[in-house]
Amino acid sequence: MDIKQFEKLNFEEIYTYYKDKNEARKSRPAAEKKAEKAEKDEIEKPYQFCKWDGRKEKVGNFRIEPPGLFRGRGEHPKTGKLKQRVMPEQVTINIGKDASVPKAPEGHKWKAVQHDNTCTWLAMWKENINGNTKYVMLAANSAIKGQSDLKKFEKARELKQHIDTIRADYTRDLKSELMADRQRATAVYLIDKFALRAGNEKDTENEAETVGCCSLKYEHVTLKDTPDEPNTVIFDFLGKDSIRFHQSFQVDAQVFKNLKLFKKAPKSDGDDIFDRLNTTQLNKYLSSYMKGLTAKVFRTYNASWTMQVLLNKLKVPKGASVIDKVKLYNDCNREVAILCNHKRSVGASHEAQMGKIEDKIKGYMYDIWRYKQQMLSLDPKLKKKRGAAYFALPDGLTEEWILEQQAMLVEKKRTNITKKFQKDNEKLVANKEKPMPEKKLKELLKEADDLAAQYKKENKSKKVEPEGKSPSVDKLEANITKLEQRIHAAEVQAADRDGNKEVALSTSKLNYIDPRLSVVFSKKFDVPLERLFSKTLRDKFTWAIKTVEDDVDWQF
DNA sequence: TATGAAACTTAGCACTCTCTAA
DNA sequence: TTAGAGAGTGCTAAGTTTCATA
Repeated sequence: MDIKQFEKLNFEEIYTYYKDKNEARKSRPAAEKKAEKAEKDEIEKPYQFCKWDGRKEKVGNFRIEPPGLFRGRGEHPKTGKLKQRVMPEQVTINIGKDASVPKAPEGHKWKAVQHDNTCTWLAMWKENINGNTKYVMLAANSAIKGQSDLKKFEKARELKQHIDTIRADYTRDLKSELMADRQRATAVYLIDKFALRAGNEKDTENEAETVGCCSLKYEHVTLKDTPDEPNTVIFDFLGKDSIRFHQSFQVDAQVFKNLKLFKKAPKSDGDDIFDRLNTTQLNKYLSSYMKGLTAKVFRTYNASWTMQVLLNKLKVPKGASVIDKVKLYNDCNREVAILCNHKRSVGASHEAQMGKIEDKIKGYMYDIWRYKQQMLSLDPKLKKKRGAAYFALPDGLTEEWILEQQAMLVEKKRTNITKKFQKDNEKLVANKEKPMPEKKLKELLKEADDLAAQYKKENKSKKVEPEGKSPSVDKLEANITKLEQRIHAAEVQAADRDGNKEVALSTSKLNYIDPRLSVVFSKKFDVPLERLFSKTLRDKFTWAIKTVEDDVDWQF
């Protein structure tokens, strides 16, 4: 049957079927899940490692990609196509000459077996969606990946020796008579200043329409020149993974002029800004300064350099806690992530979570206020000693809010008691004992009623009676200090979370910031490295950790 | 000079694990 | 003790760069 209107299809049944199945799987007893995992691990064990130059090395993606529907990112023309199962007959094995070749599954054979030691992959196949080659390679903690990581950062550091010349040259060439040179100079400026990617040509028929520097189109760049915002360029385009790059920058006057020139009629929507430039030409030019210098190196260089500068000018107060120091480090990390435009989607629950923190803070403030009222009950003279302001209702807490809060607390107590009662009863029944009568529940709920009565009394008399066994002003003050610390922590958390909601720190940490900078920070400020790097990252960056052991003052 | 394949790095998201506050 | 959030990891798509070939 031909499907004419996709939106009229009802997938509800399929959806619930799999959702239920998934939930059933999740809610199995822990022991069962554990046993299943152990079994799976046992099966996979032989495939997780290989021998490389005599060393045992971890293999990264040893599982072949399963069949499924291709999603793709953004508006990909091939979304929804069937990604087929890969058969052994499509897989090429790359292995040492003298090594024993792993057996293909029963009744199958490999496409080919080769012994090429000039590349690093162990197995290879071609996927059917885009015809791209997929590889099985070593894990990030392997020696070979570590070496190439080190090489990458050393290459970026090498750029320090040339950057002044390069900048002077492109500043000069911004005015070049030759259009090609002028475009190239402008492009290098953008790559250097705003960390744009190179921007290779793409096949618009078969790929999502995304761009980088060299492939920027007319409509991606808007020029604005007002007294308030002179020489302003607004970039708005989809970059890698169809992530939007939407930023406004004030640029060099000549760059502004050039972009205006490159956008001049008859160019219009869909036309290349840099019609006389492609990534090959650009990289060829860059490599004349330094062997292996390409557009990509600028991103690494600028990210690591920025991090170094930020960390160097960091003011870490004496006696700062580890949490505070990690926050400062993350703030630097965040600036680099913003430079590289590393984003993540804001989770659906973000707003709600922010509200929750706010409520939590208010709750703490209310508790503090109550403790203070109790102090007053114990020692009325305090009001004069500390001033009325100390005991006043804090900003943001209204009488209404308090009533709501009290009602909520009473209700919470009520549900908790009821829940516990039901649970206890279930246990009794399970043990073949007699359950408690409903009357008992009513008795238990009296606690909640008492609380409600207490609030009512307090609200009327505007006085809070001291709680607990032997209350004292000292004890109450200690409680207040604890709560104040909690408020501080929650406020830091809230600010952190909101500033972080659409910035992904992980990509820059994993790929762009020289890990030696983080190790130096950890040593210099006495922050345990595991607070900055997870186990996987520490394994990936062993080479960096070793370097810094010998040179505590290492600089990028 | 253009084109395509090969080889590798970079990227965000979904899922799982782990820790923490209530 | 447990829910729920955050951290961490696995997955694989999507880039860049290099190299071979026409």
